[in-house]
Amino acid sequence: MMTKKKVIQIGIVSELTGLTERQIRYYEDRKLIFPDRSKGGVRKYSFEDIQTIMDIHTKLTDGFHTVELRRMLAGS
Amino acid sequence: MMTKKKVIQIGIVSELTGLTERQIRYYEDRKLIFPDRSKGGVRKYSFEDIQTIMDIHTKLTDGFHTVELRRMLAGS
DNA sequence: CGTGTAAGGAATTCTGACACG
DNA sequence: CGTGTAAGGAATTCTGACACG
Repeated sequence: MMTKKKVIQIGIVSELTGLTERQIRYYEDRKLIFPDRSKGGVRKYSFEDIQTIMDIHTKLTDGFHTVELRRMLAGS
Repeated sequence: MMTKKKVIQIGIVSELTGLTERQIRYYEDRKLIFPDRSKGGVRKYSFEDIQTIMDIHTKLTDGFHTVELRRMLAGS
């Protein structure tokens, strides 16, 4: 469904989540999110990705590390 | 709801609708769609806008003019 | 009228790196 | 480890205009 369509760029994801672009890109580096890319290389996120990003940040605030989150996300 | 969140840029709207950016901007010029703008002036569309844009193009193909479409859209 | 295009500038995003702790 | 930042380049978007019919 539509919530999985990756059509939102990082600037808006940053606004919607309140996180910095740096944080969002880092979560991808840690294999926690997988945005699409335009032909030019620009990242495209879905509303579902945005939800995941917010969950990730919450978990990090709770003290978890990205490696642990990767396992948690795998089992959902 | 989410379908009204204006978070999609014109390039993606163009891909999703198959229309050119020129056409999409023209529909705005004709007061048929009302995208938001980023601080820098970049247009942001919602999924609802995308649907409207496709409807507009269909109507234009059917022979209607933008002025008539403005009235039609007003009554919906 | 609705759309194509070339033009120049501005906003946005990208990567790799150094920094901190 | 997770995040901030300055750096330079590349991709994307913007506006106003000329063109066609």
